Amino acid sequence: MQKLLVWENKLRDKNIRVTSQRIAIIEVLLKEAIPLAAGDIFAKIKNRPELKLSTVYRNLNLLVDERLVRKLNFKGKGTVFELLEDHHQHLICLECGDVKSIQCPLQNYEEELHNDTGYELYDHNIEFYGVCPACKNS
Amino acid sequence: MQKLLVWENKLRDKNIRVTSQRIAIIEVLLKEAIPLAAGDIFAKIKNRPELKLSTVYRNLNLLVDERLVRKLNFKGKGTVFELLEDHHQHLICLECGDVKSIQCPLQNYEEELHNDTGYELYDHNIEFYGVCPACKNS
DNA sequence: GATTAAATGCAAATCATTTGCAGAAAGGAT
DNA sequence: ATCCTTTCTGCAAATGATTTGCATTTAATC
Repeated sequence: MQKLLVWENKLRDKNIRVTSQRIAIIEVLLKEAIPLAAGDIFAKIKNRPELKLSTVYRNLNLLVDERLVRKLNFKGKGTVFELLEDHHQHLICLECGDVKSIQCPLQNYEEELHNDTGYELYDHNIEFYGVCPACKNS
Repeated sequence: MQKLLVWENKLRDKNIRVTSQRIAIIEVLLKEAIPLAAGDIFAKIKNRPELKLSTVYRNLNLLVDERLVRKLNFKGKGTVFELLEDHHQHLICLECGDVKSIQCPLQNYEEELHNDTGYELYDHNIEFYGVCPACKNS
């Protein structure tokens, strides 16, 4: 099944209407496959001059609330959004801004943290900052 | 030695002038000992009506650039700042907003990540989100 | 105390994000 | 297909956080 159809069904499952604006936003996030700022998503939606930035924001917020999208904040990039698919983390190059998805090194750590603190754990987020091999050689 | 004097020396070491405004900001961060928003720091500076919010921002940015302060972004709290002392991470209660400092579970992981990706690692940041024991019982 | 570069006060500007409201569109029922 | 209700969007304006320009003040050095 096409990825886009999977996402349309995710919306229906949550009783969120499948509007052409929502589809346009999800299409951009699917196609780019890296975390994007609201303004970047807006800029990448072509041929839809009536689709407003406020609609992009409203939908991103809705999707975040419904746990379909993850909202992140990277040093140097500000607030970005990505579709929530597998659980992974990010490695960001401080020179060129490249964002790499990496496997989460703390898959089983929440239980330990729960035992230590009594907190009921829901989620965690990790950012690694460094310089990529390409930028290092220049 | 008083903590504040240590911080004055850190400023001098970096050739940053020791102004009363800087001291006021650092005092608040020392006293509260949790990450604070710029506006919160500003609000907690008493008896200094001439000290402006823009000065707080300017100094926080300077201290971040000089790696004396860490700038963070917590779900539900927006941008916050803390003095950079030991390396630690945070556990945030999504109900009451309480922020707990915890030992970093990835002290030795950067080398592995370097070997896997070729990135030169500089820093990492982890946020854990959950519900604290007090909030769970209510 | 005089000198100079850096820092601050102040007000205004900028930028990202949110909001109110009237019209448009989606999904369910007929 | 049409009607109905609720949700969503366009639009413009408001908000809130953060930054900036410029004249004045101040810290550090001599």
